[in-house]
Amino acid sequence: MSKGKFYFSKSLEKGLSILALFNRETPVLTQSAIAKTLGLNMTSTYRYINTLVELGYLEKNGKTKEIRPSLLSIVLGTNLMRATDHLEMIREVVDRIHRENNISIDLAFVVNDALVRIYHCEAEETLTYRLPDVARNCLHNTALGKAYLASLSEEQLTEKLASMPLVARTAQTITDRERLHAELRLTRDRQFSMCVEELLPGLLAIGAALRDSVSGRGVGAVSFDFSVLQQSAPEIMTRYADMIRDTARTLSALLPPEQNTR
Amino acid sequence: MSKGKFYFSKSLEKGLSILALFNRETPVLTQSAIAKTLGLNMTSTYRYINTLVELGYLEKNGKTKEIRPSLLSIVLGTNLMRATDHLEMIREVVDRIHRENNISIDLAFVVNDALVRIYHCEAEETLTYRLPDVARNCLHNTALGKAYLASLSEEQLTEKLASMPLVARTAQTITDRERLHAELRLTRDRQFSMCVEELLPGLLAIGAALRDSVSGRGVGAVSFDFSVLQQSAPEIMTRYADMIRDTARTLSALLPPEQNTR
DNA sequence: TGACAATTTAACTATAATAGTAATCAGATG
DNA sequence: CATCTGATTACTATTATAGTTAAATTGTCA
Repeated sequence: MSKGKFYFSKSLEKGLSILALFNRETPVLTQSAIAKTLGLNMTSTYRYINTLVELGYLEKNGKTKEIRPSLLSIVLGTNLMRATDHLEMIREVVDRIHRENNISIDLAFVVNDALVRIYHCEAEETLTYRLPDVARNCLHNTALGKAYLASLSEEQLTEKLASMPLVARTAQTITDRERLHAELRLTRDRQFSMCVEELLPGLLAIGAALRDSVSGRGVGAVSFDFSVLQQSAPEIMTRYADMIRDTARTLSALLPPEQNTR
Repeated sequence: MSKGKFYFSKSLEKGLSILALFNRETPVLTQSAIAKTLGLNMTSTYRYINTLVELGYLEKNGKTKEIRPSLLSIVLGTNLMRATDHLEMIREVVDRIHRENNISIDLAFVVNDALVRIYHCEAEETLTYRLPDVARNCLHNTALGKAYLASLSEEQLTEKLASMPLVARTAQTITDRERLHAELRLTRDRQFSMCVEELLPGLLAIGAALRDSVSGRGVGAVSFDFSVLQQSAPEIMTRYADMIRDTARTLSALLPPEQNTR
């Protein structure tokens, strides 16, 4: 360092980036896979992995050398999640709705125009799509994203729409800015968003925005997801419009008030 | 470094130790509190906190300077937990039993003779005690610990008992090694443990060991916790003995097979 | 409002930690 | 058994960090 400005530990960054590689889709990794993914050389990778193993966050299979998160990671995980106690309550609310209605539910926040999935539960015995942890370029083609966009002020929305790439994921994806803008106005008025096979063929979703309890600013969204095999879009609207609005309202009240990160 | 042996990053250790400070009881900290707790000087503390803030794991209130885990921490937390998918299933099993019976349940693994709490849910409208995340010297005075001890071989048990400090937490705590050993034999035979106000006055618990699905080795325990105001010890035994044994069996089947950490 | 105390941030180097090369080792594969 | 791939260790030049000192910021109280 020694540069006046940068109080930043690269070692910590790299170590954390290793921990952050693991998730449900990737529960196990090898040292070389980690090195390749993060662009680190083998020695450094070895050092950080070894540190994490020594500390007990990862465990390494003595034979196969496979690396996976261990007990302490789970403890860290639960603690971090519970440190933000609201998540526990969010979970409860979502779980209850999920249980009582057997609906697939997604909950995400928006960070730098990316959808960061916070919680997801799947209905039993149905096909569902799992949004990745962090999804970019999905504000225009998901119920979550559209609900969020519709929560913005007309001014912010216009600006955002102008700069957003409208990636076409399916034939249904709205790629025309004017048409999207019109739909978002409708979304704002009725207070819920719909997504009809715009992200993935066969996937229907209804969503509503989560808002900061103090400022009222949109911070994320919640959605119920269905397969075309289950229900039609009109059915979903009549049946779930009230519920999604209520859910979003309840969850918004549980959110932590926004902090200014300095 | 440069010492042949030590492939270990202290920076990573320190940074993680900061993240690990946060939990439900401590959702917010100040820089000075962190520095004091970890024995770091203010500059280093500042650097690591700043790193974590820059990376998005922590957020700092611009005014009060309070530090708390942020969104990304929650994502990291959920990912780490889900990387070990079994936890999800453990959660579901425990939650179901909790819901259907309104029982307080604790689930812990044993690491270096400490109980590491993995999951806890509380019955509604009852008094309960929350075990700390990592509890030492509690093998002899908790249902969890006694269930675990009873899962050891006679040989291991004898050795362990000899070296274990039998800290007296209440008047009921068993501090006599012979008496404890006898009780553990009983525990092994009936396949569940009891703890009658030995950890805390008024706290009753019934527990059973969790075993590795391959080796059969005891790795932790699950317990149902009650208040003396609710039920008596004999009542608990007759009512919950079968249920705790079943629960332990079900959960054991969900556990990840043990890995040799090299 | 100003002075004091507590906390946070910044500048600055000696020192300790790390990156990266190269060499070695351990298993897997044919 | 030879060959290959991936993991581990040894070894330093380079760089990041610890920790001291000082400055800035904020809150408190008169």
